[in-house]
Amino acid sequence: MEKVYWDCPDFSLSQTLECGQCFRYQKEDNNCYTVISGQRVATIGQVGGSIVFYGGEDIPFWKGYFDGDRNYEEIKKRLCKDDPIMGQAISFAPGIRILRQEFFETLMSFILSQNNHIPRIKGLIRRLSQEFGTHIDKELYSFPTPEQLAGVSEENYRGLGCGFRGRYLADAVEKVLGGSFKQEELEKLSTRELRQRLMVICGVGQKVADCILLFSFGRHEVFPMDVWINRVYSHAYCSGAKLSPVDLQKSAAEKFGEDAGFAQQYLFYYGREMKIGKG
DNA sequence: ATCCAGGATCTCC
DNA sequence: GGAGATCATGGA
Repeated sequence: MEKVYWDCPDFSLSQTLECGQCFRYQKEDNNCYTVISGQRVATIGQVGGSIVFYGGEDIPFWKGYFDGDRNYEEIKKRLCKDDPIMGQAISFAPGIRILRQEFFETLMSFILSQNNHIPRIKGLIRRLSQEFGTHIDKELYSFPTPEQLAGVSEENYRGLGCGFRGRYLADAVEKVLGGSFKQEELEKLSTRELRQRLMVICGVGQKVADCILLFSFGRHEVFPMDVWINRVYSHAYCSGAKLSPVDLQKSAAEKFGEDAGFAQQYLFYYGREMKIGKG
């Protein structure tokens, strides 16, 4: 099999994978990652600015997954204008791109994310996939489809370590199988309508819904608010004063507009890695 | 060991 | 309708 090179500007593979938006990647030797999305696996590396696919991958799919057609230089330019803090966050990780992830997997993953650590979330998703997904290659399994999870009980999920989230996962599967969460239909909804639809699922509050909106549906005006963004935002833009969730949303929407989702991810990764506003 | 995690929900007033 | 407790689990 033959290597394929891809020169994609403003793209760091490691920053994009490790900034907290996805969970199905594994760092291999020599700066290479194994990434899974849906039924696909890719072995991907990066040499300088050049992305390397090591053979057999569905390249068009992965270019879409990595949001390859978008001009991030313009986004970053808009965000940095008159905003030195954002400038710092972006220069910390200028190669973040917002992924386009599959809906159901994103839904389940971010239900699992609540009150949980990223390493542990990754472990739970791996176990769920091994238990109920389809074998792809070696130790690699696809994330199970809703059909593969039909009939899996709350207790089954608890047995895999999902804890209180088991009830939420079971409810999500039931509702998706119920038919009111078909991706083609969901795409047509406004961001507000789609958020409300998602929040019908038990265990999906605004933050989880917003992560799905941003990381799966490409609603880049959405600004998911978690503990880190709260810390970073208040530290960076409010001289430490805590805003209420509603006020923070309003403030961020006003400040970042249509680019709020990108801004959020730059700030989130920078703030978390630098432990801004903590301790 | 003990803390805490990319929160949501339930229960009080 | 806002504040506070509760929820399971294991990585750090």
